[in-house]
Amino acid sequence: MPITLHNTLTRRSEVFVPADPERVTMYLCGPTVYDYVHIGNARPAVVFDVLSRLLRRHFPKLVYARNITDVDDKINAAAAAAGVPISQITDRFAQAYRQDMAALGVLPPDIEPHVTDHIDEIVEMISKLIEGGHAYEGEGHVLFDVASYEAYGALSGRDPEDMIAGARVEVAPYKKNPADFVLWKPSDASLPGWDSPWGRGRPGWHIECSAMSAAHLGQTIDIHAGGVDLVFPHHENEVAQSTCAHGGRLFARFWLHNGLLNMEGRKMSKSLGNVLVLHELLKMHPPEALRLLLLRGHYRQPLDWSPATIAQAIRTLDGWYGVLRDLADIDPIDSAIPAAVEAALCDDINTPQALAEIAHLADAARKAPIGERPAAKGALLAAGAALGLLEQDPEAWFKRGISEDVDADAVEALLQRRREARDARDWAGADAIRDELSAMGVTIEDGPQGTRWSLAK
RNA sequence: GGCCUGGUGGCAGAGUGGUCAUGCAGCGGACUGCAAAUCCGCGUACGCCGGUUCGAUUCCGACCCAGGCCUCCA
Repeated sequence: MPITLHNTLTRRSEVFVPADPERVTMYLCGPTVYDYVHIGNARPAVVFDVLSRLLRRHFPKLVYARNITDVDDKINAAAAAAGVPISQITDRFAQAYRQDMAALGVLPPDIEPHVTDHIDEIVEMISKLIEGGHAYEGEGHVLFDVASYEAYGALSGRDPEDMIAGARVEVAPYKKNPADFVLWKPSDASLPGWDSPWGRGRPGWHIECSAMSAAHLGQTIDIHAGGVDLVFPHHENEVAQSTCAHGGRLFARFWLHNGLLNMEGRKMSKSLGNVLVLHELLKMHPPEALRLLLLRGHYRQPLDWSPATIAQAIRTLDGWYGVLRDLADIDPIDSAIPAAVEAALCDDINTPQALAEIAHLADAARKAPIGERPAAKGALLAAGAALGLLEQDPEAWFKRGISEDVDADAVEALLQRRREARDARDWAGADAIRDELSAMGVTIEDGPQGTRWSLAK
């Protein structure tokens, strides 16, 4: 089944055929580690995690890189404010990012390059750009000469003339052209810096992705992904730098951009001050529900966050894990990803469609005659795995938070007392105990095998 | 001002030129001591106005509205 992906470069959906099926390359712009990330920042990581799982099924030789940007003026500001070296800030938040992503079920990328490990490659790329007449030095800065690259603006669909006319670009005396952007900038003694042909300094914002991508994946990569707000200027500038540094060779064959997470109709962003910090959300909600929430919309569409959406995601998982709990004694047959789910994912990562198929599979598994249950359970689990869902023990799902909020022994003791009351046909007494459990957040179900319980959230 | 998305039932959110998205919530019934879970049944949704068409939510045009980028941003 062919994979179709919407390519920002052509603004069309195209069948994805890698340049070399023996080495398929994908790069995702990762976080700048100066603080905890917000839930919106998790969207690309989760969405492109699903894509990486899909690609790996088709092309086992996938190389997936997601960088850590650990050189940045916001990091410098955070370090200065805390009075610590930048590495203390970057180590702390890079570690937090990895943990938070793992909690969301995001598999680690094959490569996680750090900017500080690639200063040599950055300096080398900048040198090449200067040699090729695409960059120039001014007052300790090195700038990319936008006028030297004819196709500038092709990715984001804008005309350089218009942008200059818009005059919302930073004008600086050392710039030949207001649209020129910084490749290297000088550092004074108080700032982190590295020696270079242009003096002690640090890289500008865009060059690091170009240098790390080339270093690990090669000059032309199959897929470059990130949030739609990076199309301009970040990705446009990456295209310009990389293309010019590599003698005009195509930088990325497919550009994929995810839509933004909205809070009350506005994008979630630190500058708007409307962010929900992922690290905090993970303490308040089941991580798997957060993952499901992020996959419930198509990745290119904006996605609305509201308190109701998280509750809906939890209820949906309650239903699916409920099926798996009822089938706990069934040994599932290992199954390929069901065709309808695979087809949905191959159609430009249509996760809402895939989730609709999972709902059908859950229904089918619940209703399956005894002989078909191992296959039905296997299909449901395989479908879930394609999206990184339904991978925990159903009992763990229903009894999450057990140690912090509720004592399991206390619940069992109450259930025993209720059993005795029911045996004595003392319905009022039994119901009083159920109310007590309910007040603890415990929901009970009487069934043929006895009473089972879960933590309702 | 320029470029670009999008407006679908109570909420979230796919999709399609002419039968069904899906989930959550809600309503009725079965089951249950009562519940819960489960099962059965229930919704004339596609911003507005024109056009094309036998037929448009789906294609075309205008309009209204919302959002994104043009500056740090996933």
